[in-house]
Amino acid sequence: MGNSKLYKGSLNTIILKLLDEQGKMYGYEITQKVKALTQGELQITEGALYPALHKLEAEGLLDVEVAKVDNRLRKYYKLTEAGEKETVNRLAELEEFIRSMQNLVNPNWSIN
Amino acid sequence: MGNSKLYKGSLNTIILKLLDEQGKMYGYEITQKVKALTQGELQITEGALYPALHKLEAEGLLDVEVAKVDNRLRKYYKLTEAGEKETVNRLAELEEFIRSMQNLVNPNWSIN
DNA sequence: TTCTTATGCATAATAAACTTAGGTATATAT
DNA sequence: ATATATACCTAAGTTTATTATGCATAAGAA
Repeated sequence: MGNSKLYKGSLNTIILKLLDEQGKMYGYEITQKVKALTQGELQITEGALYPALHKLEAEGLLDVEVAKVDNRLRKYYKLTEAGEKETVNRLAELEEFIRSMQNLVNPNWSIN
Repeated sequence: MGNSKLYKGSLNTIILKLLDEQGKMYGYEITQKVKALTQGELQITEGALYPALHKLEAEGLLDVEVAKVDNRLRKYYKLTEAGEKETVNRLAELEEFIRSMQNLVNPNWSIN
């Protein structure tokens, strides 16, 4: 990942966004989903993901539900009500940020 | 700055990009330019900027030229040849990153 | 059957990139 | 006079990630 450092700060928002559209997901699933959606561009490391999930849970934005599939443990996360509200805010911020970066880096591009 | 943490990792590329189009700039000028270009969205703090400039200089990507204007010191930075090459690479990375983020956060948007 | 890869969780040590908070100094506007 | 703008700088602390581990089960290859 050449640009891995670039997505610093946006990991939490990405997690919230995915949970918002997928309903519930478990950690490993999130890493695979992001990898797939970005054609391998963004690789979320587990050392970043799990602490992030725990923190979001501690902040009351996520709820956990443990499940056992194929004799393996899974921890499904989903947004709390507070989490849904926060997702709206953080997504707006991230979108605004992306627009700003776009405008800085390549003012010729237009976003629709 | 709600989203100030979001531009982590992209500061160096922003600096290089600005120097590429402006020819030469001094530190304070860069902070004002970015603020203006982003309508106040991105506020580069001096504690981030100056160490970044020094590091880019140490890496051989920037050259410095000291000037005195109105009895005040200015350090003008400009790209070295190596800096110009690096700028191309880093800009490409940043653009690719922006596309990925765009696609993750809002797949409905199209970029032209 | 053994070994590797994939799935699934987790944490500790380290590093990178910031913010915050200070410091110095001159010019300009109130 | 005093505050604001200009112009540079660094040190301490924080956030956020990477790297390196560790544990455990399932599936596939050698």
